[in-house]
Amino acid sequence: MGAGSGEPKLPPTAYAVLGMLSFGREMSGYDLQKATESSVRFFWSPAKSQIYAELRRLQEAGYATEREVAQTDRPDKRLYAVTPAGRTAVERWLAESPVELETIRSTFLLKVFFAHLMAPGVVEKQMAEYREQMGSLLETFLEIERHILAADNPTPYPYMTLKFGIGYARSAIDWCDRTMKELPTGRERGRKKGGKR
Amino acid sequence: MGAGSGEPKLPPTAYAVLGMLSFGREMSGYDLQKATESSVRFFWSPAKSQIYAELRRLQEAGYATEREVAQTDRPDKRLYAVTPAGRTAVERWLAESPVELETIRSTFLLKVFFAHLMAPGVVEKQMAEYREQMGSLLETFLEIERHILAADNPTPYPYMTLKFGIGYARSAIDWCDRTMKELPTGRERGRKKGGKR
DNA sequence: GGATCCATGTAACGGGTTACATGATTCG
DNA sequence: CGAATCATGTAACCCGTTACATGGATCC
Repeated sequence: MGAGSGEPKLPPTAYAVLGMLSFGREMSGYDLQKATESSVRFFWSPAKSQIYAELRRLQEAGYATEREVAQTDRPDKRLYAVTPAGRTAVERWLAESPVELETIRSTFLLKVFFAHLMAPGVVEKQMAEYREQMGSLLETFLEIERHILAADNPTPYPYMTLKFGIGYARSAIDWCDRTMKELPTGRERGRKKGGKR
Repeated sequence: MGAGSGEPKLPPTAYAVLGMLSFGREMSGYDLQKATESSVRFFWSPAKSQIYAELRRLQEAGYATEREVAQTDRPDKRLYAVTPAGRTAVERWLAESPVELETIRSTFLLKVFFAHLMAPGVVEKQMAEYREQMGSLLETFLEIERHILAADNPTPYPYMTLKFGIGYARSAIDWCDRTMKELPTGRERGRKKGGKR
């Protein structure tokens, strides 16, 4: 039954899945994929294949039950639910895993860092694109916020993470706007500083 | 000589290393480790073993030259330098790789999302810890900024990424402060809303 | 009736992590 | 004179990604 070797050490994604199951609904891999995409995706975003892998492991560890459901007009599916042991495991992880600042992993910032190797105008263009993407991310967040505020059950903790996202997007957009002003435009490139024609 | 099969597709870390070499200095794996730790670490942070692996690959691809240097009082080392082909490769990557918003990958936010499963007081404690860590990160950033502003050669693009980091840290700290006010403290837990003692 | 989307998964690869290994130098 | 740190790297593992596979329902 998978027990017997102490608590297995699991990757964060396993706890993300377990946490999702801990809201009480029985869910399939597909459900979990959708659920993460529409909620924690901004700060945690496993591939679906990873979700399936974690589900299998959680079941083997005794942290989740698996139940096969036959369907006629669709592929059969497996529904998972958290067990008491699984519940304990998430709680332990939540309580005991250390708080630490992880790296942002932004290839965009990496590119800005090396932007002296770019042809004139390219950083500007890419930053504009980045700004736009951040803009629609912010829109999405604000839309979700409206739904949350309109709903009866506020789910405060998820809402907190949303507000983090809103703050993040706003600060990134501010940064873009301020930075783009500083960037030398094509015309001014190569002029000596202070030489106002 | 590693050429001949078109441009190989390389992971971002390869370009991070190549970009570092493109500042012109000959560097060892150790040097690169130190250099990334003290600059791009906030948004890109390869393990040193990964750096060594990428260096080998860059050399095989003809993007970097390798030169073994014997040392008496220390282990021998290999110094790498970017080749013209390597220079072209970074430039292509910088120009052509798409701009996209990657996920933040924050286990801390993941934990906040599931905080309803935590015992009373635990989120508060962890958020305080997070805030503190963000605080010292901001300190570090501001310290670096002072150095940059005092220096003669401003390296504008790296400075821009630093300012992104400063904005990020500030917004995260703001979020902590605002959120911690909203969090029910131990005493108030379980009270009906609106009951002002 | 062809294309796209919904819904379910599996398989293989590799980037990146953790752990290991070594020896000089400096510090208490 | 033992411990910690500097400085160099190697080896193995596994998480997570990309690509593949299947078939009904729905849209144009």
